[in-house]
Amino acid sequence: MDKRGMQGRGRIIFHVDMNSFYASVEAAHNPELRGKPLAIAGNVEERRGIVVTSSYEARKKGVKTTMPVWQAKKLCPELLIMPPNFPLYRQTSLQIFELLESYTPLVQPVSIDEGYLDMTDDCGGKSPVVIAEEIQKRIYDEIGIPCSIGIAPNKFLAKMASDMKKPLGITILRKREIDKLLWPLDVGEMHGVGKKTKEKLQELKITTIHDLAHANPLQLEMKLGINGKRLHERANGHDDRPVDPDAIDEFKSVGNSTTFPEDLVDHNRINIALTNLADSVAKRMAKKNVLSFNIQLTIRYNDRTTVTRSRKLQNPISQSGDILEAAQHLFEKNWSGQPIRLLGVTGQSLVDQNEATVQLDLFSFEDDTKRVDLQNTIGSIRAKYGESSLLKGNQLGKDGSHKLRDEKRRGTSLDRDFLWNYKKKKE
DNA sequence: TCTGGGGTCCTAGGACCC
DNA sequence: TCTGGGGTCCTAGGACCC
Repeated sequence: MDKRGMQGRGRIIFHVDMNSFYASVEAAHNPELRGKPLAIAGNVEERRGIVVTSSYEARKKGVKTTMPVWQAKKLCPELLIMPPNFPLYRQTSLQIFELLESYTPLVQPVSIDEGYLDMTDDCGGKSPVVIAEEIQKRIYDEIGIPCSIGIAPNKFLAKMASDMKKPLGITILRKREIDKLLWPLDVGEMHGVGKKTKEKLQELKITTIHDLAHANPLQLEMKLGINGKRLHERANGHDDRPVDPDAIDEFKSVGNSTTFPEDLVDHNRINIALTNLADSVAKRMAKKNVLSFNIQLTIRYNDRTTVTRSRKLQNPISQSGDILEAAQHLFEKNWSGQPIRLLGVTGQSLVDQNEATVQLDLFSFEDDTKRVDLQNTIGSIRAKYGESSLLKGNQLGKDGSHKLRDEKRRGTSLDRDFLWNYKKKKE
């Protein structure tokens, strides 16, 4: 049975994408900004600011995202520039997703200003376009934000579709229409194809999505690894990824970084910066109820070369003092002495606070005893906290719970070895 | 006189294990 | 007394996205 058969029928996926979101939010709250060239930019006064978002009026003048502010001003002298107001954007975003969730529980936010909806079972007899029109109108009327919506049988096509008409567009992209609507586009327009991938594809004489769809998948895989295979599938309109409402909660790292107004060499100021970064990472980790088994330090030098150094920890941490200590240690060990443009601190290998508690218990157990039977330990923990708490054991450091991991491993690898030796003997 | 800050996923080599 | 090969973990870096 093929995938169509298993699914019964095609899915109906919406991709909802706010148009120049930050600028639109500002304009929604301040009528004087409407119709004017507006850019939202960070570090405006500090000369290292770049444009994060701009209104369509600004875009007409050539102002683009990631452009340095001074350059944008040169292109558009009357440009209004505002610093970002993230709390307001977050609040507006919440309102929008709440509205979307009134249409289906299957809403997957992918960022502050875009998300997927699986409307397959939630159209209630109405045509998807009519529902999309209603959603678009309501987000505009009730919240003041323009959006574009793509309607397609999967996420990739929906994403590409929402990009086709902006602002306030609605685009349906059916599989049978991809030759007309999708394939003529430059391959660089594809979600997942950036500068480097475009260059590599060029070497294979692939310039349009049509070329990509008809290229040899093996050749693509040789050039681009697993991504080559995936891009080929997507170009042909295949994408099985489900809309997952929980994906947004499953973050894997929490980090903060700062680019300094001027490069740092002074140890004192560096330490202040590291302290601030550790503090904000700690605060955000606390909010999310996670601890980190791995702290990463990022140093960007004045020539923009960037170095990352990380360290696996034996115990998960969340206190800002602990994070700072780890970051400082990495810094002292790895700083070349060159002037520093940016510093970043990130907590990785995150675990839920509850699971981490189990691991700590396990530690103290292992620390003071060789007499405790490991199997009993495992058994009691399994009974108390469930299987998942054990699986997390493999995130621990050198001692203690590594035994757990090895125990679990041995179960399967011994079997494998046995079979291998057995086969060998027979030969 | 350039290029922010928040992330995710993938790759690749060495260590280690069985 | 030689062996193959698979697997995970750890670390660093790269590509990409919004």
